[in-house]
Amino acid sequence: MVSRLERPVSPLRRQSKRAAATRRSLLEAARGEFTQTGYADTSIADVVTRSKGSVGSLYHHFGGKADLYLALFESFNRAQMEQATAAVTAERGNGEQDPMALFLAGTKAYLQSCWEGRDLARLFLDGGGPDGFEEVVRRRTRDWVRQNTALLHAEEQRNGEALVHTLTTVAGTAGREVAKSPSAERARQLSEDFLELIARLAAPRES
Amino acid sequence: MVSRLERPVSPLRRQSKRAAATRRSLLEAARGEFTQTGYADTSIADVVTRSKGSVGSLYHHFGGKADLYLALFESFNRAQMEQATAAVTAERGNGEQDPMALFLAGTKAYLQSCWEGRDLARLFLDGGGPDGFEEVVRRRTRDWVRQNTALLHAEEQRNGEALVHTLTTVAGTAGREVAKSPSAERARQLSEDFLELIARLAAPRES
DNA sequence: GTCTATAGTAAGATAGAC
DNA sequence: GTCTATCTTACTATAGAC
Repeated sequence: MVSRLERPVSPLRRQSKRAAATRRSLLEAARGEFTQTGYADTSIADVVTRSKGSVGSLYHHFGGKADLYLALFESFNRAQMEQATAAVTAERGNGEQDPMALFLAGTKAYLQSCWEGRDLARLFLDGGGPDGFEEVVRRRTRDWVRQNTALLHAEEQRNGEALVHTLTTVAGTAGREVAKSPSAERARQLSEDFLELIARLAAPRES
Repeated sequence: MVSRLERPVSPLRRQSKRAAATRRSLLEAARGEFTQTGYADTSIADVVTRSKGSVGSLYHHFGGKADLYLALFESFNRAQMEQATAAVTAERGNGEQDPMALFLAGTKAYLQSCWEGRDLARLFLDGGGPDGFEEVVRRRTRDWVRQNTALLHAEEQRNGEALVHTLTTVAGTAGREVAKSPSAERARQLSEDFLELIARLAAPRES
């Protein structure tokens, strides 16, 4: 993959802009088709038609159907993680020090981003992407959970492994259900419920 | 017309037995191929070859590849549910009355069956079956969880919906991790850890 | 970089003899 | 009920002009 940063700006400016527009157009079309029809039932032709581009163009910019899907995920995922991280940072800036409160703030932001990006969140969390994609999502989410559970010293607990797996899967489920919600109000309600359950999980009995 | 009474039992009997054997052989071969190679990467030809049967035979007994997979799931799932239900019943027969204890007994049995049927459990819980199969598994598990949460009066709680979804997904994850365990000892340990987490979830704070 | 046309491939499903 | 041979279909991916 070519790094966009290394490329000098002026000479190729025009072409580069054109290419970038094509890329964006393809990604948008893919997003539309995938979220609407599902990955399996979307053909390359469908995407190309919607984007008003061409097959060759698609293969010029992406490795193929799966790669296109992955590109969509990468961008979505990055945005989500950034939102969550920002939320934690902000909370800390507010003087919050309780690790659990910080963790929950991050998770809440994550759920919010799931609601805002409903279509993609449903696509990625409902299963049915290319080959081993589910596993990719799980790994990503788990890495993020790990990062956050460090706050809670969860890994040091006797059952740390089970806890991390559990938090990961619950976050995923919560995201999915929130994304499926019929209304913003319902989404908010569900978020709250899930967050409460997560709090129960993450807090060992206070003795 | 030939009276059926005159017909000795044997002719039909034989054929019927033969057919049943074919069926079984196909299912066994499918189990082997699917668990070893995965659903997507297994072709009908692979299954037929392993079973020493024929394509036509397969289509005579099953609707196709997806149907074969589903048949495998049905049988596995039924066995699992029966084991879990039996465990609850047994526990109750022992005089146990605490709903939570009963619920946990059922879940423990479920996890045990995941360990015993490792290969299939991994197949079904890891994703990657036909079309909307993931959803089928989720629904099944959720129905079972619902049945059990009735014991806990979970549905009547304010956040019942979220709780049921959470228990469902955690049960699934626990099953998957147990099935993936490298040793029986590790499986036992994980089961315990997950059961403890589930207990935390299902028990609202005692105030 | 973009496009059209087409090659390539693979696999699921069916027909019809035995 | 079981088998072989074949069909069909649908898609991804490439070649090569512009």
